[in-house]
Amino acid sequence: MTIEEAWRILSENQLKRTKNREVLLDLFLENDRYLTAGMIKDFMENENPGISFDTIYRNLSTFTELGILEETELSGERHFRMHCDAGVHHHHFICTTCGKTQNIPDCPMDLISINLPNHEIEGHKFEIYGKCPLCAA
Amino acid sequence: MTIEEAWRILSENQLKRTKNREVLLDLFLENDRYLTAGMIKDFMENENPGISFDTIYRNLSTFTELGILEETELSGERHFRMHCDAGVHHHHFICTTCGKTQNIPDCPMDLISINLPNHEIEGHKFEIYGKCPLCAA
DNA sequence: CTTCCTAATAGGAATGATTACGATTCATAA
DNA sequence: TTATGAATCGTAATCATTCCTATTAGGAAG
Repeated sequence: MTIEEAWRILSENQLKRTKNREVLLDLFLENDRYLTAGMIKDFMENENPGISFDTIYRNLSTFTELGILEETELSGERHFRMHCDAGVHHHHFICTTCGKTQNIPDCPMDLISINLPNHEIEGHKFEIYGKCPLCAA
Repeated sequence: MTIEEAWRILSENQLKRTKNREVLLDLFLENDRYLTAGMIKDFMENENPGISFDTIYRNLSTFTELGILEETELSGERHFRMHCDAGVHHHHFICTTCGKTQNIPDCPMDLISINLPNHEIEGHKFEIYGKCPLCAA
């Protein structure tokens, strides 16, 4: 996801171009990894001291609903990152130290043989956890 | 996991046979699904009014560490269930309404072709979410 | 450029899940 | 039966997240 795509999606949804959203998008563009609201607040306070968690969480939720960000839960905390490639389904290896990810193009739903009669499938989650090469060293 | 196995593991680890632990194990044995601490407290208060969350969370953590229970995170809350079959790796379909599970014997780690050079793999998560036949009806 | 309307934000309080802690009770081994 | 430390109770504290209200600021319209 590029920054232009993000702005296009935002304007298509009548959402305004604010300083906070600029900083937030830049942050995700430059940090190709999962971040928590706390980390984001620390970063954003450089640009805007006094920014509130309400602003951060509200924008994170909005962006996630619009598909600009993607979200996962790691050790009890919500983590967010830029949505890699709109429309292309994939999964992630996630570094448990720095939050960096590696794409996994395979989807287990295409590979497993089980069938679940009368079950309504709503979604699935597949993630591999560990240390990225840098954090492992 | 049978109740006898659970008690054996507990005694092997010098953990005492308390009324709370009996009620907790019975509860999980009779409820083949994921439960939250809150649900567990509601159930256990019938047997022991005034039981505290400290007791519940401490025992849930202990049991999970010992492999008696297994844990997952669903919509921001920790959920626990009896560990199905010690030693046999598998995954779950989880009903998002009632928490009931269906075993999925396949593991994506055996099926995917990706290799992650220099990555230290610590674990993985694969879950399918949806409605079980009863809740779908 | 100015005005106006509403979305967006700040600041802080409230919530809900989970954890911590001191005092007390209980399981069990001797 | 008693002693000892584990387990529990009751409650306070913590942490992430959400809610609320007054204020600010995009940006459309004039």
